[in-house]
Amino acid sequence: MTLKGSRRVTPKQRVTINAVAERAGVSISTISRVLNGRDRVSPETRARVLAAIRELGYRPSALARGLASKRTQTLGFVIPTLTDPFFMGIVAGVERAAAQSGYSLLVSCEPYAAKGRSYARLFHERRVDGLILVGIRLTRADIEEFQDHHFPVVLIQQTVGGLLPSVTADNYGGAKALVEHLISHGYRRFAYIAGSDYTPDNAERFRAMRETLAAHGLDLPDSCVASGDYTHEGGRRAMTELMERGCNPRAVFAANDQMAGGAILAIKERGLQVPDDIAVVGFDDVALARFTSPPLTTVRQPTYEMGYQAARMVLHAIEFPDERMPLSVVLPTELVRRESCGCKPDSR
Amino acid sequence: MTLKGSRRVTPKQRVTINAVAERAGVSISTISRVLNGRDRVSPETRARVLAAIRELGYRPSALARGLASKRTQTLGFVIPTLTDPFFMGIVAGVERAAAQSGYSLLVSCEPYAAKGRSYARLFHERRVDGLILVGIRLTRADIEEFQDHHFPVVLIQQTVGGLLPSVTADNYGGAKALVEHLISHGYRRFAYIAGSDYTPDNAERFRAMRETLAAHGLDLPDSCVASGDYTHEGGRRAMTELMERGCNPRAVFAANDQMAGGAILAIKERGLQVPDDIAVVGFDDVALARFTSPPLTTVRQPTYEMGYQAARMVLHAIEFPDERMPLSVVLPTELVRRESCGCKPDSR
DNA sequence: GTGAAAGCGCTAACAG
DNA sequence: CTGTTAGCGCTTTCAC
Repeated sequence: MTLKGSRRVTPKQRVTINAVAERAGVSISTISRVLNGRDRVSPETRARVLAAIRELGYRPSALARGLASKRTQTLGFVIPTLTDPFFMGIVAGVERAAAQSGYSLLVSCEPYAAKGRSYARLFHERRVDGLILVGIRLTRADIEEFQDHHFPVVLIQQTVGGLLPSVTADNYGGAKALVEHLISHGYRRFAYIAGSDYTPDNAERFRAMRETLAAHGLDLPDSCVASGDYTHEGGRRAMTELMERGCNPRAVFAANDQMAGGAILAIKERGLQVPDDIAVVGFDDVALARFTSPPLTTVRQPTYEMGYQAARMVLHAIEFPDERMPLSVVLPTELVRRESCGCKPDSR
Repeated sequence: MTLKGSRRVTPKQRVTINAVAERAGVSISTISRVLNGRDRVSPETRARVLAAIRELGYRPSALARGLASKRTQTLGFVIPTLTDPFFMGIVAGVERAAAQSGYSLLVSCEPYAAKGRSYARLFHERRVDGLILVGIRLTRADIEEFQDHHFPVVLIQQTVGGLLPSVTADNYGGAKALVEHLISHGYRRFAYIAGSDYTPDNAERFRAMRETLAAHGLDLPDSCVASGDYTHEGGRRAMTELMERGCNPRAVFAANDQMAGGAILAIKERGLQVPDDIAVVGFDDVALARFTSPPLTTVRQPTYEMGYQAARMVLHAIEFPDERMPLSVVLPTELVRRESCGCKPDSR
């Protein structure tokens, strides 16, 4: 009653459903009904309620709603790092899809190797309605927990033996196309700069490279495989190591663009030319790829789409709990020819 | 009682505080006490409770806690875009600070010009404990609302006349240093490629440029100011426009690195050299800045620190509601000399 | 079509 | 130190 007749838009006292009910002269159930649009309400009552809501500037508490309804309209999103440009697109895609459906996004950062199970917190404590996980190591128990609860989860950039739905890019196909392109340039001696071992995409790319080379009767000696860590500096170190080790490749494939950029630098520091002495290619097609000198030949990953798709999938699973989700979606990758592979500028 | 004696770690039925109380043979208040560590509890009781919690795999519901305690342990974070590398660092810093304090992060994307007031949703409906806003246009009413509620908000990269706390980088100082450096190269004819008008940092950089030039008796004709939109393509178009317009600058300052990259491209397309014919500098020092050819001279912004600091400030304000927050924190920027300004590679 | 009442799972006085 | 009792602000049967 203290609020009756007031028209403040910015009340000091939080406006609750009770205030609205009082103002509209109905019960709180009716307010809830027009809010959720489930049962039907007579047009006049609805109008009165809507008016009261507007006049009081009422905003339902998501907490109370969640507690009562057991649905939080919130998605949980766990990602290894927020500083890598590759992940930016994924985040953007997930955010977009969530926002479009009126869902909020709880973002948590958990490094690859961490066994923090931070997703568990989102799942158990924050009661998110669904989860999007990238770069998380899941135990069998984790997986079973999701399955038992029939809980919507989608993995990005990794799979767990078909036990959980996932969205990945065609790493194998992309790497294969890349290596074949290199081979078509006539190169015969190759080297690979690996990313961290934790990541399944690194493994896929490496496998694609070995197999593609083998299919062409080419070899990849152990001395021509170096370990980076997906950073520019790591790529530079790895390339230097490769050259000091006497690998002497004609073309090197770095598991991502940053490392490829570092490799180019290391090669130039040795007084050699890219691509004339050594060709370099990367993976991901992040922003910097077009700015390296020479511009980097690489494989584009549809990061935004991956995030968007994954989020759409969990959103769909939330809305239709009984439908089975597609178990794995593989998005196409695309070879982006620039000049670091030996292509001419014009040929693009 | 149904749970008594069970030792399941992954219960089908959600484990509530009641189950734990029953199991431990105490009341729920005691559970709450050991959970929150506020009142003291006898060591034995505590041990029993902890054991019960572990055995049942109990996880308190953040929803219920939030509803009862009026604190959600959640920060709201609104940012114009997630696809710009410049913002990546900010996001990472905010996430880190939040996670360190055990806070969850609700992320929302709202483009510069949008009057969506998406922060309002976080504030009113999700009941976040604090807000970090970047690139949001606030009305006077918005500001007063925060002040009336004594609500912790920190702005990043913008200020509202000292009415709300903010964290910004020293855009003016950075731009000034940059322009002075250009002048020290002996350049006399300048051009500016602006970012979007919405952003205050663009304005600051522009003002710094004008004033610094003026202080040196130099002029910046209107014909030598073009509008970009912070994208690579925008910078390229703006630079082309500048040249067609007959501006003929000796050095151009683009409001961010992406545009500078685009400008370099446009200049080369005209058959001119950077920096010999036209020097180009950018702002931000994002990843690609070191990969352009020539490498870009720019101003580093401490994006991660900005995000981290801002989050720390709201966290502090949440914990100590009575202290006054520092009204504005300005973080230093740093001139990064590479080669696009005309410096020699060695001089770094 | 609408209201009453019982929770949702916790915290926070207030008693002992 | 611990238990009892109200709520927190909604949704959801179940009546009417």
